Amino acid sequence: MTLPLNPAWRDEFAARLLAWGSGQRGHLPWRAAADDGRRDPYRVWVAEIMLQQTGVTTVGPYYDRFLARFPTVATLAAAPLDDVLKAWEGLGYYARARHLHRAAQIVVAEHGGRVPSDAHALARLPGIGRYTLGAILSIAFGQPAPILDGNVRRVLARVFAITDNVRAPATERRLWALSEALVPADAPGAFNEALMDLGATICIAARPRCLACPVMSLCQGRAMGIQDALPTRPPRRQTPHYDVTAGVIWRGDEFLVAQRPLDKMLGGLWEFPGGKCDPGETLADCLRRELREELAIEVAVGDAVTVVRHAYTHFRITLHAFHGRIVSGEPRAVEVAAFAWTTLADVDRYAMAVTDQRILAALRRR
DNA sequence: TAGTCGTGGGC
DNA sequence: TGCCCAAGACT
Repeated sequence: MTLPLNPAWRDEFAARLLAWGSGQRGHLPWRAAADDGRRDPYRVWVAEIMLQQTGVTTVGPYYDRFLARFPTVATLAAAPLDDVLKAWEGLGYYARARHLHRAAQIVVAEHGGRVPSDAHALARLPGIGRYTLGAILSIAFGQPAPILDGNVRRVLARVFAITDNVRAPATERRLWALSEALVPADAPGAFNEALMDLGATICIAARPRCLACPVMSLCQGRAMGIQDALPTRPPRRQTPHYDVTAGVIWRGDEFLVAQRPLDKMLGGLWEFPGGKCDPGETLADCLRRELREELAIEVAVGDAVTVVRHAYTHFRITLHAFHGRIVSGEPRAVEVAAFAWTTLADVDRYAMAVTDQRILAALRRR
């Protein structure tokens, strides 16, 4: 692919962006340099995984806690997955935590516990795709590798006035090629971070702050007055809604929690057992059926605990939680990874998703 | 390759 | 409120 990027323009773009970027966001915890002025590749790696599809303000406290709990690749690799998921609890996209954990074990086994600086070795690690590869190579190792994330995609679509659907494969290839052509050999990490910072603070999705932009005069989208309409995305299809039940199944002061299968949504997290209702099914019938299927127990459904509404990426749920008790059978892990009896005082040891945290909060209010 | 995978904030 | 969006990867 030929690029309409002449060297003088490219150098001007990089110079302005770097000059702007040097004053930006030095306070972010994952940007702290060690005594030798370099960035710990492990810390860069963890930050980049956490930042996938997740905002800077959300990641901040998680990052600090995670690094305090798992300060090195070796400590992460040696930890039980349950501990890693507990540290990730509430952050979402839990496959990231499972992959990061597995990747840390690979780094220990195959690379002596040191994050490899080789692109091929890095790219083989679970959870490291093309973006994260470029981010680690450029930010942690100073290699001129390109990145393309939501910020860069938006900035480049505007700077080059790309009106095609940015998610189309051909457009993606063009954007990657532009990112690769732009990244300067002498400061790839600072440049890539500045590009993302620009997208996060100036070239934002709604009503970009062009007057504060260091590359405004280089921006074709701005010159054409179409910056607000870019990038072009395909329409999102509407998300279905489901009614879901969950049971707080009591045995004295204890209640049941079940661990979700590792290969499914929220895999490895613990929950109040239950599941999606069939069309026309009553909530009580739904809960009894789900507990029969998942744990091989017959339960009596009692009072409601709370109702939780929640929107996932591809569907919405109304979660109806009920008190209950076993009327026959002993729990067996049939369609769940595991189960346990716990108490309100002890349940915090288990990593649970936000909806189940809401149920817990309702239980504690009573 | 198109669908799947969380959650919180902004508007 | 409901939708959009976010430092994507995996299958």
